[in-house]
Amino acid sequence: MLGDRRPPLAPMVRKLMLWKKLSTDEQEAVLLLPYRLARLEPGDYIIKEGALAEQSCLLLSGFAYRQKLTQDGARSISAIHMKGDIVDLQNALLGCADHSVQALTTADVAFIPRDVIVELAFRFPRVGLAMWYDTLVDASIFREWILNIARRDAQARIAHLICEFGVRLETLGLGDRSSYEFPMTQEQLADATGLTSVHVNRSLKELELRGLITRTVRYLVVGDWAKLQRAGEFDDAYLHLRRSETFMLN
Amino acid sequence: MLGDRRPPLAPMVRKLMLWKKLSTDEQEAVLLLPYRLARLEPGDYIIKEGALAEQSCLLLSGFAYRQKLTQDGARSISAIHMKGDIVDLQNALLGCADHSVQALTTADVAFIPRDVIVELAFRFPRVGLAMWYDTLVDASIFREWILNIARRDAQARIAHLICEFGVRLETLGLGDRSSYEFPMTQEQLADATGLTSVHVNRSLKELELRGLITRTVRYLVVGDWAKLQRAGEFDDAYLHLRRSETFMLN
DNA sequence: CGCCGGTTTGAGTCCATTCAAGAGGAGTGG
DNA sequence: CCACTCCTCTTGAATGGACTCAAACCGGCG
Repeated sequence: MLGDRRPPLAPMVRKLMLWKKLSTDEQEAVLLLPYRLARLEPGDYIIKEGALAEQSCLLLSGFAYRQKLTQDGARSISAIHMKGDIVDLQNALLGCADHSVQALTTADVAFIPRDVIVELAFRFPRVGLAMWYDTLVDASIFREWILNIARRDAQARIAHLICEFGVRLETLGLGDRSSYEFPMTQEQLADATGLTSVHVNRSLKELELRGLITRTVRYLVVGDWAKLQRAGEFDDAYLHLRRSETFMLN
Repeated sequence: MLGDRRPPLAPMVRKLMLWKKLSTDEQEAVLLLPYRLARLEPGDYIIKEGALAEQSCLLLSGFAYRQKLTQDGARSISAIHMKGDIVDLQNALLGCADHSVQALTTADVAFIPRDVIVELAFRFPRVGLAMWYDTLVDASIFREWILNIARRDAQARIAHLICEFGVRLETLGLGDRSSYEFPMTQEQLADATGLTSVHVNRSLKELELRGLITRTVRYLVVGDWAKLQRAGEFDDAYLHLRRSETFMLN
């Protein structure tokens, strides 16, 4: 890593290094990407469904989520993103956004032109592979969410999401998996699990009653990680965090 | 295209050309990839969850599906694949399979070593981009399925899946969107929509009663495409088939 | 002919929803 | 400092869409 004060894009390097070891040259190339900083407030759009996506967006702080709507306005949240996530690579590469991405909390972001990213990906194949991996891991999470929503009951769905959130926070060095600030409202939690906010409320209470979690305002403590994990059938394999070196090419 | 008798990997070229125009050189490079052919029977595994994925798999004929299981054996199908789909790029690049892929019907496949694919992707960036796009479109479909399962009722979910299937068949030149052979059992349809097979049966009957579809054994006729589309809230934007050239880089 | 996987149908149940109303907290403005 | 609003959370009661359990049906095939 470059020794000096953290350059703005450092979280991106950190994220990519989860997927692939990068040389100093490669890291530097990422850090030198041109960008435009912006501060977003909750609900602000990073990209709106149907719009042209000409830039990618890196989350530097705060949280964001992906959402789609049905005709009659019912909402589905398909992903939560945190610091270091390259939030809009998917829309940017595809061109036309098939879903919206919005700030969940106050958030700092860096917009990076799409073609610069693509150019970098092919000038430094290992960086490109890391970015490709990153989008593939996102896809893996989508698959797990499909299973979660399709085949688990309310409590398990919520427990699963809480576990995933904790593990991802911890991986990024943003906190402890068993005690963290939880930024979602119950309504958002409902839209991420395919439930109604009313039922999420009741289910959370049940989980609390069973001693699996404790809640205070927007803050969550996992009382018994093992039990919560079992309740949510959570197995972090799908996050692909423990990549044995055998798999890493080059 | 190479003028002679269809080379085995031609479906892959056709699929990639959906996402990006490729030069003769690039096409030829794809066709010259080393491969191993195999014929699979329904239920045969292309890759099993938890296994090491060292090769990618191209579907040459027939259908395949991705699935995950819960602890107690409930199944979730997260994708259906057809001729030309590069079915296992996701697992192969990630190394450890986070889900299984199985043949839905009798199917011919070509296994291609992972490193050869990666090498090709970076030797011919436009081919690489096309492959990257392909995995991103898969991800887009996952997002739509999340919405489908989370926020639509049984009839709409099924109608949506039927529409998607038809459009994709038609795009690949495998049939007509409003009349095709439908390879899934009602149980598989249930696992793809987060329902039970009993309820799928009843919902199909309802759709038939409303005049939207007609069924005979494993064959499906869409009586009124516009109505079915409305019933399933189907908008094919998420399939990214109409890529305006503006978005295509290089 | 009889098995077997898939489809169909019925009856009863339940998990999650809907509708509705109240409580708590944060922010705003008089 | 209190009144007022807005948003989120909480709780109750009634409803309903989808599930479970169970049995019968059907067509293909050995």
